Amino acid sequence: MLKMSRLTDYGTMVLSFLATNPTQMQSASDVSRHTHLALPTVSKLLKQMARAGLVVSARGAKGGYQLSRAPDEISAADVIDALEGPVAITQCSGSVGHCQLEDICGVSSSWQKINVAIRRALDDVRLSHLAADEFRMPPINLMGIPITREAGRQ
Amino acid sequence: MLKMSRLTDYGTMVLSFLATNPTQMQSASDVSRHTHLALPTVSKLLKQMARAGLVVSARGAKGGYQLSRAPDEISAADVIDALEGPVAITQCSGSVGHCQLEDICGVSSSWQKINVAIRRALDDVRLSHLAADEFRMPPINLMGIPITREAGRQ
DNA sequence: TTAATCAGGACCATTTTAGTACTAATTGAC
DNA sequence: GTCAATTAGTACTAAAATGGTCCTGATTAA
Repeated sequence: MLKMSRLTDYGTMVLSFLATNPTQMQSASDVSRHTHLALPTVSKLLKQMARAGLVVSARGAKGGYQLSRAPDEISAADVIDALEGPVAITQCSGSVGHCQLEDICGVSSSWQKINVAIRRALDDVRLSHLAADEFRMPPINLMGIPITREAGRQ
Repeated sequence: MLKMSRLTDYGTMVLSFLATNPTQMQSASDVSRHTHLALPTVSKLLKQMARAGLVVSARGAKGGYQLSRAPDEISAADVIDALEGPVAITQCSGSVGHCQLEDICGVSSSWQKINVAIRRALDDVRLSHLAADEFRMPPINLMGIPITREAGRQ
């Protein structure tokens, strides 16, 4: 499958929402309300993305989160790095220092090329693009079937 | 992480071994012996890849497996497709027909671009390249530490 | 001081993955 | 024709990752 995790997908939704008001702090519950994702989940995601520096946080009453930089300065790769760790198609290429054979292990070369290509693709797509997509979203009801955001991403 | 599964990695090892003698049938136990992967695992992989048409099989005594086509006619994408199902970075883009919103769901466009780029990278790398890498493998002993193939892929 | 809010873990349920085992079918060789 | 080698198919189990929740503590504006 080679797919990213569902949480990463949710992460882009969260960031996309923050991108609609890049200069205003939004609390986790605001984000939850607007994305229709469960609060604990949103909260967890925001915490992780704050640690990774994608969003900045403020504690206390009137606290919240906002993007740490412009939406076109945040790439899909950034989001995946923040939520899943560094992109690495083979197991070894992810854990620097963990594999004793790093330098000489032949596996690297071809997979490494693939890795680089994937990385570039992920770098090229920015939150601004993803957010733009978000807002070509379908109506919430399609042929009488109520569609939640999650359902749309099944 | 965005990594492929360990079995897929093993799959490339198995195919790489078959590529060393593309015209000769090799039994699952031959392959197991040479790759140092457990027989049931190798067996399972070969069955799957036979169903996917990457290798051809022959039953009975003197039976076994061999590549169905030349090593440079088999791409990394083929292997992943065979062992993990079609590459699809988002959950929905994998299951055609499963998501009711396919055509209108905005998510597609940017992720789709990424998907295409990944796909191309995976198509470009052929078994012949991967197999070549395999045989620039390190000596089995590195600084006194016995290294198994699996250890090398940790 | 208090209510709102983030930070950091711990925790559990579910799903996925990896690996094994067993039985049936096929086939070459003696 | 029988037997041993071999793949095919399926079912099953154990382990790991994932998704999601909850709780407790720290911070801050009002």
